[in-house]
Amino acid sequence: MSSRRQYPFDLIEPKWQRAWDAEQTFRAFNPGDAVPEGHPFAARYSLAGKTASAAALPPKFYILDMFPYPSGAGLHVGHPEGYTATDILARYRRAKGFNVLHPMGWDSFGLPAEQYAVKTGQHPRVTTEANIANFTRQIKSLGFSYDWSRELATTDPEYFRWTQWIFLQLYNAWFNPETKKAEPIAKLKYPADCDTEAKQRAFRDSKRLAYVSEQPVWWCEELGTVLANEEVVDGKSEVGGFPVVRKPMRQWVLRITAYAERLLDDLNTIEWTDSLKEMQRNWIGRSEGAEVDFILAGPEYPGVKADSWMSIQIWYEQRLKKGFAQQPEGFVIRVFTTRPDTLFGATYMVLSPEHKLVDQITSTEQRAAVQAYKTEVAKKSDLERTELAKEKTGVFTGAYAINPVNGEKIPIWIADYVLASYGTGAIMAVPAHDERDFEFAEEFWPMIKPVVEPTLDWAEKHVEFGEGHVGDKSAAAKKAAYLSVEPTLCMAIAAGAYIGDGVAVNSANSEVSLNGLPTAEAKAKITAWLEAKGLGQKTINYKLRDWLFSRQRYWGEPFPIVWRRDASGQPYHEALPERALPLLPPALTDYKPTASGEPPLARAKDWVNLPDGAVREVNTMPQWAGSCWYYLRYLDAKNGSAFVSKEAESYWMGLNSNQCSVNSVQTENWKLNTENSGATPGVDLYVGGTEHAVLHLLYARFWHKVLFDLGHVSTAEPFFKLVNQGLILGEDGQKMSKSRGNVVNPDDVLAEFGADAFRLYEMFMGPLQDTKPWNTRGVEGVYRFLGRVWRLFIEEKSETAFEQAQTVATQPDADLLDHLVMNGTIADVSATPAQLKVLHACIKKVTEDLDHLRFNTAISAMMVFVNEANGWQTRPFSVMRTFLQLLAPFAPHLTEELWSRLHRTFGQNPPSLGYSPWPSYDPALLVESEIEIPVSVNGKHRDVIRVAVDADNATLEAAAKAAEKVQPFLEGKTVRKVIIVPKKMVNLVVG
RNA sequence: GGGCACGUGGCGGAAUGGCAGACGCGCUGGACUUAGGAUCCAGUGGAGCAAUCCGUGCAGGUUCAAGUCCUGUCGUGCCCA
Repeated sequence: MSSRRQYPFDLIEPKWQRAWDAEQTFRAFNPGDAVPEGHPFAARYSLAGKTASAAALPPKFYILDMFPYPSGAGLHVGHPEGYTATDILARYRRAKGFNVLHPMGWDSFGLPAEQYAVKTGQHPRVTTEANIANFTRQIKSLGFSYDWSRELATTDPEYFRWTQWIFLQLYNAWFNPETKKAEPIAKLKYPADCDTEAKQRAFRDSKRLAYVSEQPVWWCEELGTVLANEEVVDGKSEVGGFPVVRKPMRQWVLRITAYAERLLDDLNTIEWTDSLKEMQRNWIGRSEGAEVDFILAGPEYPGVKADSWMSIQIWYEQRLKKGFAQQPEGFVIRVFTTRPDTLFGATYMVLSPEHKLVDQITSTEQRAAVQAYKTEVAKKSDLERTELAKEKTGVFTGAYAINPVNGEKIPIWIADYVLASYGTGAIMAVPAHDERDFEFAEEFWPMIKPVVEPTLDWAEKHVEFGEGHVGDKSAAAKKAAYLSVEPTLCMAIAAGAYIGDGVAVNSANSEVSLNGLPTAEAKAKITAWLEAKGLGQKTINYKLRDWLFSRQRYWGEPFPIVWRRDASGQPYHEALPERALPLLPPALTDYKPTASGEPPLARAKDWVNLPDGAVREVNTMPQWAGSCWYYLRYLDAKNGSAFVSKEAESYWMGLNSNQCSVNSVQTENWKLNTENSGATPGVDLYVGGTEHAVLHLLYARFWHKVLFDLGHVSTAEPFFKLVNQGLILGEDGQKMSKSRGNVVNPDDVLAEFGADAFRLYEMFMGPLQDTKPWNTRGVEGVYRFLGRVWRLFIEEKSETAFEQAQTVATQPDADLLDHLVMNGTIADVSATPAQLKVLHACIKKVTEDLDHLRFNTAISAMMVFVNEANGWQTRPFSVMRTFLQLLAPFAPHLTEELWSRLHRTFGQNPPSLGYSPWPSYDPALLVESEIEIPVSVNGKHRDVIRVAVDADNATLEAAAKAAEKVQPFLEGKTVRKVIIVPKKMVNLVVG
């Protein structure tokens, strides 16, 4: 120890952590729970020995941390930032009179434990349990007030039993587009032509929220396994650097796209920060546009069956009669476009290389080139394909299609900038008004037809006449030239696409004209025309894809699914009954995938093959599955007969009638919404890192909505308020990482400064949401502050006695603390008005700051109090006691020790610190009789005047004009205007 | 390339449009001390002996008054492409 401890935190902290454990101080009571005699909660709410009904319980407050993945590396200082914030608020809310639910658990499925198993043969459960034990020790050493009786782990069979159960709810439900809700699959109505068992099964399976689909995944031949996106770097496997390719494989997929609209709309009902909502909106990526059908120019393409072909004219006539087809015919290319108004400007089409028509339409001459291109593209990720790729690539298929608005024959290309997974996997290319199309056209098909008038500004910048051009070179002339020249020449003079809105031009056929219409109207008109002709329809498209839900892994929840074959030998899937849950993974000795590329579960032949001939599904669920609903399990963590009881769910998540208190948790970005100030639905506050801003939060919202539709939960949204804590950087201002060697280990900080100082520093660094660098000097600062608090209460001389006793003691023991004596300046006397003012200013500031999550400024307010109290000769018991309550949520151990000693010193039994009502401030005590007001001349600060707080404007004006430092600036000038803001300032305008 | 944040002392950061820099770190001086890397007290944006002047990335604008609001610009971070 380099220097003397500021105070004996090493004895105090374990002492109180043990006391809280023994008393179960922070246990949250469910409706129906018996509240034990002697529990401080029972004392405060007169529930001793009674069974608490929902009505008898105080209003609930559910404050949740994103639970961690218990990695082998242990806690880093980023974890406790959010945990400390929520703990402070949980303790604050308990004092304020709420029944607080504040739980912690483990997101314990995950790759590292499995990779370790592959290497060593060690069962992932063993590794996982050891890591959980370490995380538990570290988290407990920080003194968080979690209700540990609700602890859960996603790897616990009693937990994942319900994860599997929820999967079955998804499996056995479909999304009814009429009601826009999930409904039981049993109630599905079959179309008339579904007249056989097999057809009905196929129909049913095509509607389920959990369905099977061929999806492209990363396949690594060398490793014999499928890799996750993040395991592929630059087209090679992260491990070993082997080549990987995209390969379609059978996968389980969840139909999250059905919920796209509701996931988007309901963002308006929750209080998340705007930036977070924006990220979710971007991810969902709603765009309005149209689907348009283009018929192939003729039947001469190799794969198009001649007998299925009809003449273009007949097709148009049929479409006119029957309307837009559900599925395009085999000789029709359907595109999605957000700019149907530019349809007249389409000069070619592009299919994604994976598009199912590609092979059929490719001409014999182009076949080799198309094949080679497809092979090349299979190696690229979506990101590499669409990333503002420097060079566009593509190949002509040899085929042509007919533009439905003008009958023009346009070539069909394939190019990797068109993704199979977005829209219809095909586009009409309008190089005049789309940047990517323009770049592609420059390279391969230099034909552009402008159909939207650009702005003059754009024309000035982007249109260049050739060297030989004589005459008018104004912007107007450029624009006119751009709009009038031949498509090929146009390419030569335009340096880019005009992507903005404008008035349509060059867009008319014998039946419809868009010319002169602004973009929005042009879109509507052409879409209506296409709909009337049966050639297109208005469509809303989402970037959001269905959720690829299966992994070829061992350490995840097995699917409660088996496969059978029907009479014709066709395989089909079937759900296990609920009583078969939990379905445990088999024991293995080798956790690698099989040689044939099957997931590791396939190795367990006895497990896979059932006596009746059925075969188990061998994929497992992704890590997201367990984290999608853990916040619900906390409500009723030990329930063996349901994932959560209805009563617990509706008390903690629902809108209970007895929840009438104002919910005041807000961040800077949240406006006080008085209409929302009643009960809050769902988790009242959820705190976690931005890394989960999209996927986890979207997936959990999706599951929650399905459970809501099926009547299992009572709110449409799980997390009412959500805050992202900022990143903590290393002392060098860089992201903490092992390789940089700037990682701060909380264990080391705790050993030197104690948990209270650590907690306080994490909050004092800056606003919770900000990214901020760690600074050990800063920890010393708050540590010294806690030392000053200690010395306000403890007689310094007695510390010497305590230290001597400590040195001779063989075993450091909390009893040693009894050598300490209360500071003699503390007396049971009434406080002076000045002391009360200091105290109540502090109460006000701390309370208001906690309501707005401004922890850093709350701490600085307490520092101000301590600096003041340091100068007092006499420190009134009542004032000092109240101060401890303010500090308690931040530094719970130190305050418990001082609270208990303080009360005993004055012959009182200490009441529970955590459950004692939060102090309120008296505004009357804060009123000043005289205040200082700044005086400005012409807006420049010149002096300060001291006036009575209720001084009228005339008095203020006179005092301002008379102020010593103001005088010189008034000399020889006329006061033209006097601006007085009562109690704020006086400004004299002179001239 | 697009979207969203954010630019304040040597550092972390405070400031309902109204005295810029609360609080903390660091630094300077003092007290107590055998000692101080403990503690306590005082000081601390820059320039100047001072009066005073200058100061919130940069350039404009609105206003009696701008760190705060508006426009443009540069820089940083995050997300998306």
